[in-house]
Amino acid sequence: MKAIGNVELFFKGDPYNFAIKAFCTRWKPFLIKAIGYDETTRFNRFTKQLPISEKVLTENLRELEADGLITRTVYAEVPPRVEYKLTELGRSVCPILEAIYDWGWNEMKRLGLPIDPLGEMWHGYRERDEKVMESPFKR
Amino acid sequence: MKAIGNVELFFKGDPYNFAIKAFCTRWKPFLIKAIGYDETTRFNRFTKQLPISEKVLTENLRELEADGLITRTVYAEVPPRVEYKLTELGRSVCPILEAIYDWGWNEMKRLGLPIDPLGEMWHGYRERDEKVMESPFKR
DNA sequence: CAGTATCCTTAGGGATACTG
DNA sequence: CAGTATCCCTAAGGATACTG
Repeated sequence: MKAIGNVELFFKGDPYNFAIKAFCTRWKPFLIKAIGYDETTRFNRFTKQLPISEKVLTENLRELEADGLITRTVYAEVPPRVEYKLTELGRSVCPILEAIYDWGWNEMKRLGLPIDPLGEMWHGYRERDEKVMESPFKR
Repeated sequence: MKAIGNVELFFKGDPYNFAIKAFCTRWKPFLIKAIGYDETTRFNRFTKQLPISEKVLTENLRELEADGLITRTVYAEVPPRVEYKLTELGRSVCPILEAIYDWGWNEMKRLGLPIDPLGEMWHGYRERDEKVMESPFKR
């Protein structure tokens, strides 16, 4: 964004955009939810559970880590193992994400829009099918 | 986004992205908050209170209206007068936005980051100064 | 006053190939 | 397995001039 007077400052100093950037983007709610479901998750698990490219996944995980929402633990094994977990701060955004999901779910229902069943399983709106939840997007 | 299998469907049917698109974008929290503060707001008031261009403002207002979060009332006067108000649905997102703002505010405070005082006034974290709140970005 | 109409720039996301 | 490294593309946002 170009600067008009104090515009940059306005956005840099804004808690809305700070928080939205931290966990209200296209992928982050899913990543946080995916970790929550498994308690601890590995890199490839994400790529099986979500239609996300490696590059975008890496970027998002690095940001979540930098913002303190998740931890990344590397185990010195062959083949390598890296595990992702939510931090306390990461868990603190879950109720907000639940509220966002619920709002969207209710509004979509009201409008009669089709809702993805996978997300509903993750959120407890639909009975879980572990086979489907494990790797719906495995390529 | 290109389609990989059922990716498009995944996103179209996702309540997170539905809700985020509806009110968790760069400008919409401000617009919703700006209306809330004034109860009813006019087009030019937004451009004085926020560093937003007319084009982007128009787009955002149209989307908010299409999604049922605000109403747009045209009065047949000269010069023209158009007033924007929150709907019941629009008011229903305010608690979620408050939670998002609060999370961001607390986290920014913890990190020692500077927070824009104007937003703090709007949110009651700082004493109101009507002169500043009226048109901080008037050009 | 309340917008359109243009034109332009950039950041986010995507596909794919490669590596320690 | 868990990522980098490239290259590409489009959609969101921005500046500015104009209008009923």
